[in-house]
Amino acid sequence: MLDHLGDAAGAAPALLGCRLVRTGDGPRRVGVIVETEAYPPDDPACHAYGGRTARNAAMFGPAGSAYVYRIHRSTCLNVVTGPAGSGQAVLIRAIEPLEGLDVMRAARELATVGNAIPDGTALTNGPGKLCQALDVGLEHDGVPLIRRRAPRSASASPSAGVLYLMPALDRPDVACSPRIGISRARDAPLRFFVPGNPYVSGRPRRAS
DNA sequence: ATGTCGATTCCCT
DNA sequence: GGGAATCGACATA
Repeated sequence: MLDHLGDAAGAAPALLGCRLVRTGDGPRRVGVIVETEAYPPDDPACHAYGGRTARNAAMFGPAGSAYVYRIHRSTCLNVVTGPAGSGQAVLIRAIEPLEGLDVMRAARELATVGNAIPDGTALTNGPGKLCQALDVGLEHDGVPLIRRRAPRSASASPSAGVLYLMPALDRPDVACSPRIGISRARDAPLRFFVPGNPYVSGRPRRAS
């Protein structure tokens, strides 16, 4: 549920099944969250670990706001959790697309010039991929993702899409594993996913 | 001014 | 399962 954003480790599994919506510019794009990772404040792998900087400032905002950052050529979307100032968030790692598949595909193709046309689960089965599919960018850093009502059309710019979260319709099964791609705190079981869902991204390293 | 380092993705073996 | 691509943020001088 969206009212359980009190801490990253609790919010990460609770966000599974919630829907991520982009609207306001063209056809609605909707996906169900099927994979997340928690980054608690005391975690060495958390971007907020070591203090506030220009890049991670949004992570110290109120729970329910977005923290967006770039890595290499990719953009990643997080949901801020906990008391404002605590510096914690949940990374959205994968969604299963529900609406606006054609627009998502077009956005992916546009963003990956010269690469293969994204088909099947490659459309949204990774944190950078889903941001491409929904056109999530740095302009969303710090914006509120939780809204009482459907967002009004008038945000800052009429042509800019609005990004927000909707509660889960049904509670999905939840599985847990170590997180992917990090070098510190590699064993912490803070990755959550819907077991068997084809849009869940690559498995974490096997246990040695 | 310069060096390091990724919460990634894609391509290859 | 490994490595390159590639670039901005950050730390150090």
